[in-house]
Amino acid sequence: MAKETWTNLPESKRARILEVAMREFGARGFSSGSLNVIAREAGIAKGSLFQYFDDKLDLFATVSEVASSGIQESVLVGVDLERDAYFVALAALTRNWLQFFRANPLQRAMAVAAANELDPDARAAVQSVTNEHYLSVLVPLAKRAEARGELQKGVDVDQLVAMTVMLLRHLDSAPFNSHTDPILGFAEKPPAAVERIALDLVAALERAFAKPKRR
Amino acid sequence: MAKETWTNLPESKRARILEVAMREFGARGFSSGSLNVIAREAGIAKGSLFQYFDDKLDLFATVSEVASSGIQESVLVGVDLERDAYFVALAALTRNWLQFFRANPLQRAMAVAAANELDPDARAAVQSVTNEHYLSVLVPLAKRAEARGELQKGVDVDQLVAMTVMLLRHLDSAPFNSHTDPILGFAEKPPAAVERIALDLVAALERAFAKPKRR
Amino acid sequence: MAKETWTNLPESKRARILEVAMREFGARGFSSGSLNVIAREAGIAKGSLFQYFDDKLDLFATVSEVASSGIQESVLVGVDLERDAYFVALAALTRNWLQFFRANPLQRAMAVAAANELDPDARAAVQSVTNEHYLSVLVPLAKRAEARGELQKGVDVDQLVAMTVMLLRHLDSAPFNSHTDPILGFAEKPPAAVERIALDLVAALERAFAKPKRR
Amino acid sequence: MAKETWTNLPESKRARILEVAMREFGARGFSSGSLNVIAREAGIAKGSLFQYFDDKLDLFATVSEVASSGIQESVLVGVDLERDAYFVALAALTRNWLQFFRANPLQRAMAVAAANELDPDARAAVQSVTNEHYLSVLVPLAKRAEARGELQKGVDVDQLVAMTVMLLRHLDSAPFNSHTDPILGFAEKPPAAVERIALDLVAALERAFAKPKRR
DNA sequence: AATGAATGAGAGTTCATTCAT
DNA sequence: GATGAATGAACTCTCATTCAT
Repeated sequence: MAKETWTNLPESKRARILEVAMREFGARGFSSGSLNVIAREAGIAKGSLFQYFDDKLDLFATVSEVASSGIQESVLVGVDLERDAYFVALAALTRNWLQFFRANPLQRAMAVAAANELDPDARAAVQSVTNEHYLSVLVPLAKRAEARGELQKGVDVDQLVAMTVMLLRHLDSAPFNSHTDPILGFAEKPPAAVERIALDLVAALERAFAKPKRR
Repeated sequence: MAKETWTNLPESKRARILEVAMREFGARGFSSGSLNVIAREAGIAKGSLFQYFDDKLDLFATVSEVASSGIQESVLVGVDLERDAYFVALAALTRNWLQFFRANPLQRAMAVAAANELDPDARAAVQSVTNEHYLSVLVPLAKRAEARGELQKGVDVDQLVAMTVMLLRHLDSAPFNSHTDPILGFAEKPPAAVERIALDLVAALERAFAKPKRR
Repeated sequence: MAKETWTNLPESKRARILEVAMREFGARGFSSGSLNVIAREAGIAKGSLFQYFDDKLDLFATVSEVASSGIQESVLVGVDLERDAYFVALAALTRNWLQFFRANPLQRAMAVAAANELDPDARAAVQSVTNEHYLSVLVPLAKRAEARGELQKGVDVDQLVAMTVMLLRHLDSAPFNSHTDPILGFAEKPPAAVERIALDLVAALERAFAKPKRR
Repeated sequence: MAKETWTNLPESKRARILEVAMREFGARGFSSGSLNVIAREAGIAKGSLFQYFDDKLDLFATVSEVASSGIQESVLVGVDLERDAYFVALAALTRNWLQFFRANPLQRAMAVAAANELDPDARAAVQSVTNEHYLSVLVPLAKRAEARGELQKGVDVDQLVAMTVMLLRHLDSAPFNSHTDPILGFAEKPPAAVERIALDLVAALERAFAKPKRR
């Protein structure tokens, strides 16, 4: 819902503001994030933010959307949603996912902050975006897997998706916040090790839900 | 690190302050939670809070610890940590867990808020507490399960614990915040249905990690 | 003192701006009235206002003048300033006055707001206009009445005019703001009742100042 | 609705704040009056105002009430409400009224500002106070006059009160704002002349409403 | 002539914390 | 030990006005 003035802004300025805002909101969340700080660090007047956005929430929503916008396509690189088996695709998604967030720490922090925000208005503005991204890929993928008979009899496809989301969410923050995961110690491990273990966890899901492969 | 004046306080006053603080921090988090509000609703002078606690953070840490202190014993009711098989114990834990949070919404909200707080100081003060509670039970349980040969060969016991924690964390918030779990819809389901599905998820973990039972 | 660019503007645009500005200033007064709002609701650029007017005050003065410009001729309909006796004319004026403001709420609100504005600059810009309108009619009318011997001996013709103005001013706002007149309750009465009472008040002035009629 | 902290304040401080606030609100009205200015000129911290009052409106209402509180008794000095005839009492009231406002310019400005404020919230907080002061004296006075047969047959006692109020309101501002009354020129006349004319106007009301005295 | 982005001062309000009583 | 008044920085947001295009 950003104003027209926002879209009219030169690309470079927009990028600068977005980066600063993403850093601020990513570090301190919506409620505690400061427009003063954002304006100062972006080198613009305090009032200018209100030329571009209706209010703080509007800025937050915009930033949040931008932050999550690139994720989906990056994550789907090398994945054939039509043909790949669920857990093959999921392994690829997981690798991409980890790599994307490693390469884009600002987006990552912002996504996590948005997901954890307590303010109801902020969350309302953001949750749909976030959830859609997760689900628009996983749900069809899982349905197709079920239709193709990849899953064990009697398992609930929703439960598979739910646990997959749980896992991916964990991979958002665990490698970057040591407190989130004190067991596997993702935050202290090199990327390669994290990836290996993440794929182990995918494999665990596979054992839980996929039909055992013939041999 | 609450001051001595705090421990000297009459039990009833302490309880009142704790309840109010839990409600405030649970609803708005550490950064946005207001000491003004807490003092007002607890019926004490604003300055008194600083007689009992060094600062806001100190109060938050204290509240957080209290909030999580009762959980452990409640959750272990009917569980024989020495004898029960891991997934038998986990099923019981899960039931208790759901029931405890249903019965103690204040503790639940506080635990979730503490876990999601972005402020680094606040988190540092709180994470150890929270994580210890999870792990002090699950880790020994899992180790014993491994020692008794309950687990599949080659699986990592840490990964089992990690996924268990993930699941339990999800059960903290999913039944109370509809946005957390848009797939299974815990927030809209009656407790019995939630419990049934939660146990399904435990069963999924079991298929992933436990040695298949003979038949 | 509107700029030339203002007078060059197409009639329709001018009318639109004036209407919007009248509504805004009428509702919130000069100081609190917002140019932002006016520009937005008139569908013109904020900067354009400053092409037409020197500053906020200039716009306010212009609007105020326009708002009061139509009043005089409307109010004089059916009145023969040369021939009618003062109180006959005043009764007609009063009826017209009430009717005009009923039919032109924007002008009415603007006139009241202008009359009550506290900002000294705003008032300086506006008072002459407003007062002229009242006086240019009443003063000659009263003088002629005196000359024709309609008034009681010893009464001051200025005092008659002053009280007449007081009365007409009251009729500006009393029928529209319930707080202005808590006694007669004009705001809650139908127009016909208001008019009847207003004419009673004119009659009271007549008893106070006019020579008693023979019978 | 001022907070308890306000009433606990030392008299001198309260007086200082009230005076400053009265001057500010009297000069610029509620909406345009600035809490910054008030705090600065009263020599207190901005935040302190909010220790004493809920919000700006609360301060305004308090100031407004204080400003009008002394008026009534001052105005009634030397008036015997039970015994004096209406217009005898009114003449005395009028003299007192003029004198009070001459001696208390702050109260006067505040009363006028409160009466003319456009902001509906501000007005709601203030109007009852203001109107009560006018009416609690005049209405019983007029009723008694009617009961005693002082008034002409057929005149409406409410109309008498309404015109009296109109007159007194005029005397609030006319002697102090030259624009309010361009005819009689109160603002430029010495107090004695103003009083004389004001009493003439009271006499006009008397001719309009009172039963002619025998001779 | 028209635009609308940019500005920075200032608005009301909340806050955690201090400290004299 | 308890109080609560005092503080001043920080908050989000609005404003009239400027000026390059």
